Amino acid sequence: MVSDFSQMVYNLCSQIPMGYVSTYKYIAESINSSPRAVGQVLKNNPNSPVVPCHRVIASNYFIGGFLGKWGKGKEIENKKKKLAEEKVFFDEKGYLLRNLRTVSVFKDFHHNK
DNA sequence: GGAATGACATTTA
DNA sequence: CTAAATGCCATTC
Repeated sequence: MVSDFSQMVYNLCSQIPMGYVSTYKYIAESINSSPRAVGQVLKNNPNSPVVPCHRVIASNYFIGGFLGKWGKGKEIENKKKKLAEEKVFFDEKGYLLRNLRTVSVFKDFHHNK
């Protein structure tokens, strides 16, 4: 059973279009909560593989740490690779390359691009 | 019900 | 930008 909170998080994640990325902060504010809870929910219940949780990054344009450490995990490399396949590239340090116009943040996309 | 934990954010140095 | 400290909310033990 998934809590309503988790359900909202999954819903928002599903709303992220391909080639775009969202941030925990945006999701947290969308449900009027804190990014901690968002990450916690996503971590605890990988309920649905249909949710592109890999498109969710930190508000600091950092890919974030899916294993607990910031960009130190090995699984995150897989996520980055997945994002790279969607034209979302990161630098060696794990920061999002927003120099290219090929990628935008879903947050900005929702506002007005 | 209470303590501990964690895919983060923000501020200060 | 990097590093450290503090706050945050929900889930889990």
